[in-house]
Amino acid sequence: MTTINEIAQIAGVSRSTVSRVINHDPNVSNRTRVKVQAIIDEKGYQPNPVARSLMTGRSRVLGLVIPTSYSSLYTDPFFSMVAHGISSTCTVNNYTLMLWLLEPDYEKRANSNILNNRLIDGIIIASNMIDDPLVDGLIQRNVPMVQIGRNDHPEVSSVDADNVHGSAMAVRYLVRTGRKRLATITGNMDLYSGYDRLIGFKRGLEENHLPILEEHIAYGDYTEEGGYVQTKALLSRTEFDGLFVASDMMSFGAIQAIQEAGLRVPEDIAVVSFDDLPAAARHKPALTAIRQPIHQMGSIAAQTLIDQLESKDTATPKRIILPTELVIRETTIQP
Amino acid sequence: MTTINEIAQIAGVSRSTVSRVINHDPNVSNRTRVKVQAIIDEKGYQPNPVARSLMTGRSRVLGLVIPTSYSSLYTDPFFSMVAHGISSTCTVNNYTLMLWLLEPDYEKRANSNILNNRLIDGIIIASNMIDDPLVDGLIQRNVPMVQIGRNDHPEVSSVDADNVHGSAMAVRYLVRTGRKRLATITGNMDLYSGYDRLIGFKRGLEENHLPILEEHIAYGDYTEEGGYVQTKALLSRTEFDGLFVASDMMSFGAIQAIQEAGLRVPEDIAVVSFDDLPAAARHKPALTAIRQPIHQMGSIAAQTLIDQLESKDTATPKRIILPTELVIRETTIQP
DNA sequence: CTGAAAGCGCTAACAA
DNA sequence: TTGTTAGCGCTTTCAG
Repeated sequence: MTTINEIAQIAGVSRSTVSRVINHDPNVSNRTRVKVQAIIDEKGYQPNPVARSLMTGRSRVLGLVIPTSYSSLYTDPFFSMVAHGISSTCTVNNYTLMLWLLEPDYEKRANSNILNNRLIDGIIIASNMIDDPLVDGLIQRNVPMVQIGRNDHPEVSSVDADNVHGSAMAVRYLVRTGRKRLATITGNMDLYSGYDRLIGFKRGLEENHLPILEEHIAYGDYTEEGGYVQTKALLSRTEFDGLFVASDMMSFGAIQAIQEAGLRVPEDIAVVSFDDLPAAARHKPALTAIRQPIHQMGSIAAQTLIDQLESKDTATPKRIILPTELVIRETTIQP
Repeated sequence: MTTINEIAQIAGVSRSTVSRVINHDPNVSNRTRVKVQAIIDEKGYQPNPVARSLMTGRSRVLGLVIPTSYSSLYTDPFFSMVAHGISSTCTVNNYTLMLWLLEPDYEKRANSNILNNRLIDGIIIASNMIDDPLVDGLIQRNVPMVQIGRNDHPEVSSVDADNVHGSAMAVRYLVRTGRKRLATITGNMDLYSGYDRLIGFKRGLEENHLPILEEHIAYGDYTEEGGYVQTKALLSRTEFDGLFVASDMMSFGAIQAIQEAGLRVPEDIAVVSFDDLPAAARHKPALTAIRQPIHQMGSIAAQTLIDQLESKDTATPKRIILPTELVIRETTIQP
């Protein structure tokens, strides 16, 4: 493998000069720059990032931590979409991405791997778990960090969808279409998103002077199965004509439960869910949903972190909240 | 950040000795080992992987390349499952994972990023594209590599599902249940998996002395949409009572097309598809499918690469073919 | 069993 | 504008 030394030797200049050319230092005469660059190109020389990193203390590597415990990676494309947004931004900015998929089985091991990894310049945490111990560890070690989803640490930047307003918007829509008895299937209560979407649901009810009834709240877990089970439970204990579901995946299960009970969506029970995944449009009936810009959340998180690392930006943490959008689809009845 | 020097100083030994303790060199007396280790533990010292890597030439980082062009990451969980399997194996073996999600837009950029990345010890390519230029580049640079899916390079190890036999098995099952006019929706023809599954389909027909009719072959692209469109095309140009679909995702679209044509699955047309994703069981009707061990393919690929890097293994490339399995599910008719 | 010395490939003062 | 020097934090001969 070619090194900077060989290039220097061939060019008849010192290592430093070659280094300057590589790093676009203006203090190089045009003559030597051209000469050196020609040899670099000819040899296809690429500086060794490891050596460079050892010297500069920076690696142009970003970490990404994704939990597999809550929302399973396989069934819910949320994390794939986030990862994709992050990956694009990394590529464009000449960063690479280091990925950790946390599994409950190996959690301690993975956490210590992450914490002691000195390769990365910064890290994106895609879990919005409340009281995540990993986050505390990273704060303590002063690792530059951006979290996808709200968090309680004032020193950590975050990118989040507007869960509260989005959920309230769902309620408003249901009320507008004439529904008065609204129920909800929540997400996990130890995730900020789950918590905030419930808050938004309640706020929507208040806005419309509707009662908040505990029996109208079923606590789900962001899985299709959970949506199914909790909707069955709701149907058996109460009556309602509008349902707000905290995620599309749960909504698929919820609609199935409603239909199995011999009720029609949306005639008997109108359903609005959070996410608006690509699959929401293809679903029968097509979902009416609160769209959150998942892909964008990824790319903005990455860009925020990169800006922070390159301090194009003040060091004050940012809390970015992206707007959500109500997507109404013509819902046809299943044949 | 603590360095090896500080530990050495505190322990009153040389850097070399501390290094030996860290690396479990037997040539250290028990007395010093214990003394040094105590200080390491107390200080929570972790060797800097960058410096170590510069010296040893190894980083304990594996690369993973996933194409987003063909099978979209969002809709088909195939790649999530593979990534998960790889990630687990990395964690267990104290490796970390560097991820590239290739996008057509940034392909040249990403490819050169990957090729010139000297951080990784080896790489796993999860695209089984025929004639992938990235693979050629990596071979040329002698980067240790394992490919998920078959390839044509004798020097590259691969882990693949038994696409040919699996597909033939699907045909055999359809014939066994009394179907005689079999059609297929293929995957992409520039992917080995798409190609091999078509071969298997044809072989199955031959085995059963059934004719191979060109009008019974519809060329799909591994997307749900493609499955839908191609099945419509099949239905409009020919008659068949059994359908082999090269992936579950396409199968979802295919079944929809069949039902929209007023036909029943499986009474009028029996469907068998390849993959057996988690969603296949939940689908209505539940899919009968050829299961390939996707998660395992990931972990085996990673383990193969790691073994090769640590040369627990001869350097001869391996071609691992994992068996597939027919999963028959009771198919209920849609209400 | 241990330490001294060299060096991995690069960048960054400091001189010249 | 350029070269010299030092050193990032570690491993690895080679003596002792």
